[in-house]
Amino acid sequence: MLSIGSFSKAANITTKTLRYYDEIGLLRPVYVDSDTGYRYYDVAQLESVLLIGRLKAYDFSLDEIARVLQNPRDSAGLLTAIAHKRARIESMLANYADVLKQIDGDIANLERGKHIMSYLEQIAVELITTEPMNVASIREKINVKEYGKYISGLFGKIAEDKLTPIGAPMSVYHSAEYTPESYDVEIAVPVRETGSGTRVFPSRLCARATLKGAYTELPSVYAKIREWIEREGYVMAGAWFEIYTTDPAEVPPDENITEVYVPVEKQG
Amino acid sequence: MLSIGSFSKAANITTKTLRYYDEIGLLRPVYVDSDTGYRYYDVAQLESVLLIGRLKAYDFSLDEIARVLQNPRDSAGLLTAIAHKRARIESMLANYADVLKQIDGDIANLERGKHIMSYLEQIAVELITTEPMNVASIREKINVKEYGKYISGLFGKIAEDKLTPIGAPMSVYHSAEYTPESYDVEIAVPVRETGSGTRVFPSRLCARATLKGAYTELPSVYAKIREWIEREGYVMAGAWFEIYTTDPAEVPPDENITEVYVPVEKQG
DNA sequence: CCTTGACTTTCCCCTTGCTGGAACGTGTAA
DNA sequence: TTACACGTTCCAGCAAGGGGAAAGTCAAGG
Repeated sequence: MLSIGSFSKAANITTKTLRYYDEIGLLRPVYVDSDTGYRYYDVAQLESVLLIGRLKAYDFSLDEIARVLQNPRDSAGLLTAIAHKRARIESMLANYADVLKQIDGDIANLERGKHIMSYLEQIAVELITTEPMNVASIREKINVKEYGKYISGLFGKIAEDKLTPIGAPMSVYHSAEYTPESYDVEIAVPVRETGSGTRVFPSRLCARATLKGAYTELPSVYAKIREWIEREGYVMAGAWFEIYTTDPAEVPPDENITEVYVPVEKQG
Repeated sequence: MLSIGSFSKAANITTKTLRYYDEIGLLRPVYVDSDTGYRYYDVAQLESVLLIGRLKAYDFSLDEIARVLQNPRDSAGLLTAIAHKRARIESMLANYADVLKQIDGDIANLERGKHIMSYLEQIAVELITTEPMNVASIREKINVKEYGKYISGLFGKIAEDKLTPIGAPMSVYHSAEYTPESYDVEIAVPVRETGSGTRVFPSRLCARATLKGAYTELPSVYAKIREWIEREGYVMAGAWFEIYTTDPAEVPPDENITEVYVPVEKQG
């Protein structure tokens, strides 16, 4: 049996951490002297420490690890848990890869002597009146992550109803607020035919800005539009929408073009 | 001017967060009513919110972001800070890529019905007596991250002294504890010639285990050896060392071979 | 003008995975 | 016996906010 100090050296963990693990029930010493409170560990517990470290590297919380340690026979549960973490790590990887690209863009700008937010000046806002459009659309509360699913669903419906798409897809945001898990979104595609499942998207006075770049820059576009609306003395009036002029699956992110429309009216 | 609620909607940030940012001085409202304490923001502050979000995505702490916002003219400082974060994100990417590989190994094992720690059973520990070796070596307190630098330094010295390497490089850990920032390590290569800058590495009784796999598994090897030492009634006696039989630059991580030696003697 | 309901304020506690320190008790070697 | 290294508990705090209570404020409808 090892004192907490020797065990901590063998395991490369601080005694603080070991006491904490004891406290939360993650790793209990094999024996605790009831007089002195001294904790004693067994070398065999090093294997638990190894497992803890491994799962920590897999982004498990200590709580999740405790559940794994308490059911050592539940390989199936562990397998699904690990597969789940794997997916998370993969999406983190993808995300960080995007961030790297964005950073490189910023570094290039800074080296050219531009301000880091200088790209905001490229975003021009203009007042326009949209033409009425005939669209096929579905409207649902969706999770923003499943966006692709819904858009392909819409194209399926268009094919089924023998409609002819004549423009880029768009989405209309009916939620007044930003709630990515449950957005009230209408996904629409302009079509030639009128009839069931189609509707006319009316003419509107809008502030419009065009984004050339990745969707991560969309918040900047909305910020610019809001600034413009305030400065020009308008107020927002209705559901805003985005038109996806280019297909993000075919065009590199930094050449992707998105048009953002926010319906407005004169204040007062 | 916008109330905290409308600003929070425009910026897609909770009011909680905005109050917190105010408290820590990261983003102060343009005006605070001195009677009621109500906070009022300007649409132009949306740009600060955008910058904050951007730098947060780059893994800046709020403290670091505050410094950036307070020196808006210091593009050079921002550039170095961003370049620094870039490097960190890159190493995180590399790290997560390794973790993914390790996860895949574990998933394969679990699917074959093996326990997740079953690889531990593959690590065999044996008692051997090492041969004396003549080595060229340097000993320094090094940061474990700069390991490569020191090993190439040693090879430079070997070439300079016209010595003939006759074995795989090794490192001897003179620190009794694990302190990765400042390890007392001796890096050594067996050489044919004796003389200045070389020393004889004496014969020793050791517990040895061989690792086939990435260095991330080394803790497991040490755990196994410690268990063995305890079980067989030995105690550790001196600086342990590792021999890098294969070159990690030339061999894929999971075929990399490392031998771990821990000097021991009979207890008592 | 009044009321109602939405909005805002401050305040305090909670989260995760620990780290640091204080004050005090134990173990062991000289 | 006496150092002194090691151990104990408890309390505070980090980041970056979230949850909720109690109380004050604002704007719109009647």
